[in-house]
Amino acid sequence: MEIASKYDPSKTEEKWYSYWMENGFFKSVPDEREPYTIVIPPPNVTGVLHMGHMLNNTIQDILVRRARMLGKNACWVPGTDHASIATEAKVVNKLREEGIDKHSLTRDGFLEHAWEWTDKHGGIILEQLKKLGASCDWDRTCFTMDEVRSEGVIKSFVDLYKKGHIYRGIRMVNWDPKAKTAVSDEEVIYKEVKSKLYYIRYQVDGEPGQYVTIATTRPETILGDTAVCVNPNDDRFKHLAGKRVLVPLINRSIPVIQDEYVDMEFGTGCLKITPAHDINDYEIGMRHNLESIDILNDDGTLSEKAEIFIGEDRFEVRKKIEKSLDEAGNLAKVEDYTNKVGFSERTDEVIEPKLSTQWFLRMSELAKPALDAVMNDEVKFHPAKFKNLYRHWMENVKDWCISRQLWWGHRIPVYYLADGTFVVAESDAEALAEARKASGNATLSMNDLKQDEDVLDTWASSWLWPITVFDGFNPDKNEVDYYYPTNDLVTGHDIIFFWVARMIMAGYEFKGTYPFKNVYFTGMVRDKQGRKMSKSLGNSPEPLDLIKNFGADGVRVGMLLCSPAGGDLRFDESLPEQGRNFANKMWNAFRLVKSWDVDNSIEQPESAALAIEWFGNRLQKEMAVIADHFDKYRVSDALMSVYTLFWDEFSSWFLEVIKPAYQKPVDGKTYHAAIDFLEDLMHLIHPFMPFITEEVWHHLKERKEGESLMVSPMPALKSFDESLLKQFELVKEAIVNVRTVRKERNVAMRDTLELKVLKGDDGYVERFNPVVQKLVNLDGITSVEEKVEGAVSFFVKSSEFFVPMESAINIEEELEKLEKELQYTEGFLNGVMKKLGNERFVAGAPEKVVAIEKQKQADAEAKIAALKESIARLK
RNA sequence: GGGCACUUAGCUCAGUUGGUUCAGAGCAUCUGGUUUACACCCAGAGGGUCAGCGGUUCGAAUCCGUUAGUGCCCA
Repeated sequence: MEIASKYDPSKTEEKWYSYWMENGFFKSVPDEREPYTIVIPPPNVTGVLHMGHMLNNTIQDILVRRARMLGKNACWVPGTDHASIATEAKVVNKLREEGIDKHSLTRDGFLEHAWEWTDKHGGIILEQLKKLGASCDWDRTCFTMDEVRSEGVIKSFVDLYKKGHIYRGIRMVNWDPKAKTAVSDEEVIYKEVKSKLYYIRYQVDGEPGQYVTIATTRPETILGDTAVCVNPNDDRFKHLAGKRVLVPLINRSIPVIQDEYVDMEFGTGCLKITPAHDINDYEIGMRHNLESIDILNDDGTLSEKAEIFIGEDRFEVRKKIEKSLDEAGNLAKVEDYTNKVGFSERTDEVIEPKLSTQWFLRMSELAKPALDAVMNDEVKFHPAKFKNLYRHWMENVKDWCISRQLWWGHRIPVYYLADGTFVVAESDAEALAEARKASGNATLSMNDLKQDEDVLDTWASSWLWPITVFDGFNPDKNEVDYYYPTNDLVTGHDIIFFWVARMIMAGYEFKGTYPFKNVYFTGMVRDKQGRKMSKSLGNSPEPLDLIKNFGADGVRVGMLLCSPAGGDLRFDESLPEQGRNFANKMWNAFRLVKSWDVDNSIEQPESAALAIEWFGNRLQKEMAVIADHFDKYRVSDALMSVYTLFWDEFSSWFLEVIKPAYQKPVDGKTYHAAIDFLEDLMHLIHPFMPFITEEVWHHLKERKEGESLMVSPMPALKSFDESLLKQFELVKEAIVNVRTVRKERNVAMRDTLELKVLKGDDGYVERFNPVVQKLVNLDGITSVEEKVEGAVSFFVKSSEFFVPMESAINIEEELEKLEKELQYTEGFLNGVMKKLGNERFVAGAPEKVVAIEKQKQADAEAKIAALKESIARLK
């Protein structure tokens, strides 16, 4: 068989993915097996794959593939999210480029364009996930705006409304004038910007020549002022109590009020109050019964209420009003100033605090069970440090503004009657019936009802995702009862509030239990310098290029190598490169074994039998370690385990022992053992590197059509002999020492050596002599009763090994080596004795720990004696 | 300003709940190496006051206090 010396992923990945698909291995239908379920964090339908997705989906695929191989009915549900604001913004831009203004279209007309866009761009990202090897049940692909998911959203809205959790209210919202919608607090990003602080003089009403000066960063908002406020404790302004002042330029008379909110130290100590455009002013306004004058239109231009500059953009007005104020003599001074300004996460537009009528979801009751669930680990967070953050947010949770002034999304199922009253219903027909009942007017028709124009926040569909992907709002509960609650959720910690917390709330509210048992938070993928990867910085590698260069397996390994749970990870191309190298290592180990001629008639060398015995145990031990890592969601540790198991233990130790001499055949027993071990290893590595393991697995033995590693069971955990493993470590130590002797003495590997051992209490395992002999090319190993002259020596524990040398031994060097070791061992013994001499240690420490110390003492004493003797002899 | 994390080798990080193998891994560096599986490799080596200080304990990277720096969240 011709097998290339370098593994080429491009030749296998496509092939196996198609094979898996054709055989339906990703599919899941409810059966009698235990389910294992993951729902994908749905990526934005029109988005493209980025490094965060790569990490996230690699981890999910590892968990799903492992569960599948452990015999569970594994179901990974893929899908996409309609992303209201982002998608609508993209469609609006596209239309604009075509010369079409969104507002010239009807709602239905616009939605047609939006669906067209979605159909065209939607799902690209899912196709990209296939390249990564994602084993999703693609037949289950969901979209947050498809029929089933939409139904769930509407039903949940009506349900929550009927339970009294949803209300309509006037609130100060974060207004995005570009998207013309309200965004949540979490979607506002505060950035430090250089701006100016304007000092503006207001004339005291009826007292020409008398002024008060306020400081503001937003001079255009003075047109909406309804008061000036001072601290009641501020002596400087006591004389203003009860007076009124005139808003510059428009000369509106407003009161001077007193409130302790005002910081006497800041600015002039005198604050303008604009309740419609500042959240703090709004609260003061509420306390003092002030009027709110909203001077802004939805698009950020000034409204008629502003009286001047009507229809001009807020930032234009800022420039113009500075000039006007100056000319009118109201501008005292302007200072440079740095402050934090909120920007929309979606459109990067400066957010305007704005009074607006919105739909809200009351959170306090929903939050209670969701908070408890996480605090008592009914839902487990990995890493647990996110519990604190979660608790803090949940204990201070604010009502959720669920309406968005957009068209792309789930239209709010609220229907208004002519008199302004409204009904809430799942469909037009039900709404009409409700309306007739409520109004007592049986002649009402749909024409008399007007459905709310707004849509729901995208998260109002995402939070139902673990339920709606299984059609959980419908009477047929077959699917949802089987798969829900799901097992694991893998997501970025940046959406712990947007999504994770809300899914948990929805789970308890609509299903009476948690939506997932475990949440694995991934970190953010950053570049080498620790910067967030972003399009504008151009510091993100193209994921598909990485796959092309290093193979999907290599990239998967690379993602995991730098990704402890929850910690940010610094990505660098050396990581997938390391993954690729590992794939190549596997390939060559397999190639080596496969290249041997097998001769069933020759006897198995003892060294090989011993190596097989050892590695069998070694494998079992590591399998237990790996299982433990997975139990604790230490996925990158699990990878490191298989990595060293394969590379160091299997390739560097096991294969080197059993390797037949050049151009000699291998015996059948050893060959089959090696093949079986390789097969076990392929199972263990498969979840991490599905493609190469499948390829190798098919080469190992004759496989039938339709067989696959991905659906064959993981090897079962068996007990192992720990003492044997310890013994082998001592054997390795002896081997390493002989290798060092060879190197230091420049003895080539082809020249055989002799090894003599003066056996101590520990350190020499005679049984494994054939292994030592094989690996360091010895004539033989013999036990001796006394020290050997003319030899280089070393210790393993208290056993002393001698390598006789034909050339003269450098006494000075040997002495130096021995003295050094003696010094170290004496220091070591000293420490041990200190402990043992301490009565409180002997009395207080567990018996086991004391016994260990005593053993250390005995070992060290024996070794010191031997060392001293050797030194004396050399001298 | 309030809260929460974090600080371990040149770099990225483990360190599983105070006790053999506790000071580790991978990468990087350095020294050797054409022993036919792999140079995408092999055999070795160096490198750390576990941020500083103080405490608890027989025993601390691990627990407590404090200082400094970094990051995140909230205002």
